[in-house]
Amino acid sequence: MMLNGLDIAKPAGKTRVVVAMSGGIDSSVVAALMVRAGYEVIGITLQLYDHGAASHRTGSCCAGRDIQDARNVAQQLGIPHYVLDYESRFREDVIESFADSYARGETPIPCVECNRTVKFRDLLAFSEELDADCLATGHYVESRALPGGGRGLFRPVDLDRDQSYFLFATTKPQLARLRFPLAGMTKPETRAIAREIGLSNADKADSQDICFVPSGNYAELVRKLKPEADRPGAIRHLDGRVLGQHEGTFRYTIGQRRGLGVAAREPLYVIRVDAERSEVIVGPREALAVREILLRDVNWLGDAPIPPEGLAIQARVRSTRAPRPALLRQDARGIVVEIVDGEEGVAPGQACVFYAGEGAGARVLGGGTIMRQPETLRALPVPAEPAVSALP
RNA sequence: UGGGGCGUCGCCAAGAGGUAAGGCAGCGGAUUUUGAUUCCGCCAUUCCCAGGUUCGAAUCCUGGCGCCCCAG
Repeated sequence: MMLNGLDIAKPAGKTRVVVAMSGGIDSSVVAALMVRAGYEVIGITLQLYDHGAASHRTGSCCAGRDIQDARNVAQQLGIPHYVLDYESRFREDVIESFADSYARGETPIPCVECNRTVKFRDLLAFSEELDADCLATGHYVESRALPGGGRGLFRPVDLDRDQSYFLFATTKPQLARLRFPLAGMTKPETRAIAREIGLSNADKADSQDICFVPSGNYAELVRKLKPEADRPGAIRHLDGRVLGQHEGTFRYTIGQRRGLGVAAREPLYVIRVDAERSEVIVGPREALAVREILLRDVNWLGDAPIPPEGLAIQARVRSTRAPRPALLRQDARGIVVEIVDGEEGVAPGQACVFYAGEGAGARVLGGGTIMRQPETLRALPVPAEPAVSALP
């Protein structure tokens, strides 16, 4: 039996594809492409939160306006479209864990959590209940069948749009049921298709910021959800001096420079966030350098296990920078990544994603969450006990 | 109430007769599909105050005020 364009052994017309439609251009084009290729397409939009008046804001996804956009596109394409109310599970799995993470002094990535729970666990399961053969999304990432069976995850053609960083936690079983039709497209091409088809949202702006914090003021949300984390404390220099006060450690992340309100001879950056002591530790940029990163919740997507001697990989600790040479290994502490030339602004709660090779088509080998372990994160020595006694 | 020093943007700090550098902080914007980073722009008609000398002073003079240090 020949495989169709989605690597499924059925004729296109007999293949049922659920498309996760956010209301944005990318997923709309995916739906359009699926229809054009002759698949039986069902559009589903998740209602994840409700901002009421705020939902008109361009650039946010999944709120009222976006749901309407998705509905319009589905209608235009002549496909059935359903809106699922996932507000409560989104609140539980994404928003609350987001606030918890900040309250612990970490810096979460809600998009990773959203993908791994609401989208690729819940929506995927629902798609299967609909007897869909796969769930297609508008992510810029590639999934390919592997020679040895199963599917692998790879960086897409458009490296500027590469979303693999946010998808490292996707499991192999999930990958088997997921499809990413935009893997080979650039954003301009996607937009061109949207215009060509005349999609109603073709000129919509790209989404950015945290979707459920339309104001951009995430700290206010954390403060509401975790009032106990809303306590002031010292802004302390690495050398022990108290330089100022902060209004809650959750307002800071490692590597942050602006917003400290502390004047010094040189710019100061947040080196560490200590939620227990309610302290923000700052220091010079050099102190931001990190070589070893300890991970938890690692999702491994490679074929063979990590060899005992370690594995040379490319690793990235943020979505907006190219992966860098690193060594991945497992030791008594767990999974450790050693960035050959070091990295800056490595914050617990953020992700470290592994790649084999460089550039478009590089395979995603998995990744993990950066652990809260200052000992291994610090590159420069710090006084064991800050010189508090010397202070008045 | 003897001697010495100092008082320039929120902080640090150039300037020393020719019409207020810079850094930090702050604000605004660009970039960014998480948080950050980075980048760009803005930010003292005025130099503790009051007089005076000069074509012209933050820079010189006088008198205040306020700090700091050393002595007492």
